[in-house]
Amino acid sequence: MEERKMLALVDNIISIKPLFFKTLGKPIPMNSNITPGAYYAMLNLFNCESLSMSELGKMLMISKPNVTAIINKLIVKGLVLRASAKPDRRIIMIRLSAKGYKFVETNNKKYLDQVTKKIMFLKDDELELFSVSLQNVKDILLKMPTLR
Amino acid sequence: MEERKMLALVDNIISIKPLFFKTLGKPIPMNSNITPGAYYAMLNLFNCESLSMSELGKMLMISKPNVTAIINKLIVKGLVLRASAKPDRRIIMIRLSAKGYKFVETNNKKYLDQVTKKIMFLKDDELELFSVSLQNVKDILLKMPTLR
DNA sequence: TAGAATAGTTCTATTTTTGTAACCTTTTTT
DNA sequence: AAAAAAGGTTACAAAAATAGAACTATTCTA
Repeated sequence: MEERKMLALVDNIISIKPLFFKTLGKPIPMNSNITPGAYYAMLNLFNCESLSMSELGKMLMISKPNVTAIINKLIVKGLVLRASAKPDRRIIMIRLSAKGYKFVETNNKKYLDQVTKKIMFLKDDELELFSVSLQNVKDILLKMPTLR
Repeated sequence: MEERKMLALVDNIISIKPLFFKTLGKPIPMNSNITPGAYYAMLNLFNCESLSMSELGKMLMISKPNVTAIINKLIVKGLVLRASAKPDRRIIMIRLSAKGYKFVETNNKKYLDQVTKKIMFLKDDELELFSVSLQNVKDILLKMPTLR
């Protein structure tokens, strides 16, 4: 790919995140007493079923002590569970509790309503393009070796 | 758009941000002594030429005192300038200094290299799809009324 | 089995983010 | 001209994110 295109690509990558927030709002309301970091942890658990502390750290790109802190708070709130009992007893697997699942689902629903309102004005073909393009982006990101 | 598709769309929206970070790294290294918030402010200024404090607040979705704090630090570092002298003397326009421009450019270059390495393994048509899809997403987001 | 490596935690400390309330200045409204 | 509104700042306070170092427990390795 030519240089000019690469630059545009990187520019888009960098600007996408704040753009999402600015236009579609944050995926978790600030008043929910769940911190963004904790919510992202929950989202990962929502998609991955269960993850070890280290895996969570890698997913969220934060240090292990940080993961511990986040998970501890979520445990106190009853939103996630420590589920060890693995061949390797050092590893502690974390999974969402029923309450945690419900929380993510409910919040996603709220966010869905919020987003729906905001993108309603788009024509149906724009909406389609948005959906398809986003899926393409996601598919490609999921191929990245960093995700191993 | 049907319900199922909307759900998938929202799910993609929510998961894109952490996915970007996880796969492509953060756009600003943590050791750069520029905080993420400050860097996003600089990025906005890089694209918009000049912005008022309030506009920055809206762009970054943070409160005005927060903007003040961020901009103050950037001014001390000589990366942005206060440029008032507008019809409305209450308004303080912020713009990048030459140093600020250079900083963003240099950092973008670094990030470009980093990203380039990570997406090198993609086939050329995948890369093309990634680029086009991302541009589509951005274009649509830029149409959002929230941006006015 | 001793030593090295790995998974997590605890302790500690710092930086960052964040917003509310009160205030000043300038502009707009009435 | 007085009142209201808007742009910013200051002061204050409190969450949140973050990670290095040291430590425990477990597993792997030689």
